Amino acid sequence: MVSPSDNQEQTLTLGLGFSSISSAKTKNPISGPGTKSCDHEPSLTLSLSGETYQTTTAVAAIERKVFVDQEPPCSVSVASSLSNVVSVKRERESASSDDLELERGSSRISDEEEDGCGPTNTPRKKLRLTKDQSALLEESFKQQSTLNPKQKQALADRLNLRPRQVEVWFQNRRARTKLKQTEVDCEYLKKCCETLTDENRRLQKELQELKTLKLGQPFYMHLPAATLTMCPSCERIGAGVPTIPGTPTTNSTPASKTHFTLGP
DNA sequence: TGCTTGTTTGCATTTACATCA
DNA sequence: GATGATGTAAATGCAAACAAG
Repeated sequence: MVSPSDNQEQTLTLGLGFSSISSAKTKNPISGPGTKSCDHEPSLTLSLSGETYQTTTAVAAIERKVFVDQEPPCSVSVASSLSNVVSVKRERESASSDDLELERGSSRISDEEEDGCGPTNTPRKKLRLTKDQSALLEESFKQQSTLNPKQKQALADRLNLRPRQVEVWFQNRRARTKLKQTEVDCEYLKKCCETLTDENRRLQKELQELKTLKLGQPFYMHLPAATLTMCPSCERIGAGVPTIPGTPTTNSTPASKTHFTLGP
């Protein structure tokens, strides 16, 4: 297995940190092993993708294809090169249950491969789902954003599609949902940012005004006389207090030198 | 019991095609 | 009709979870 640090991929992830995002990601108890339980935080990902190649993955992909192709004339060479793998797979196939059949149906294979020969002969043609198909898929997605193999197969039968197509549609649909949610969250954060910026600006302005005011007048000058108490130690409010409010003197530092307390 | 290996599945990213202005 | 933008089906690679040896 090649770790991400081994290849040239460099990924910069800006996480939004919204735990509520991707709420559609629910662990399906029926789907069994392979279902991830981790919650993917929403993130804006900027990635600089280098070339990555993973031998084990490639072999695994071939294995999957061989596993799925039942008697494919065009996969014989691959199968012969992986005879050990195939024999194991065949063993499992021979003892296959309904579930295994469904799993095979939901395995990752391209349309071309599923139809028989590999992608070398026919370039992939993009299928356009009909309105009815899309509607039914949407309806299913509303009920459940993930499908177990049986549900997938059932839906595929209803739609006259391959299970793989249903699987891909659900994957893309989940991606679209997440993208939309991210956009919504982004807008929300923008608004929050604007609000906080305005608030910050307002407070800065207020602070500046207060500072100006403080320089012009001692603080206690703005307070009612009843709220002031003479400091018992110095017995005065402060030294160098200007007689005329609003006319500061250089040596007037009432706030720092004056000992007074605010009354009740 | 911990480790290794293989399998399955979801997600992120990319590609390729269809449609529309 | 050519073209760029957009939407989306499909491909690819990776990681996580799990089971079995």
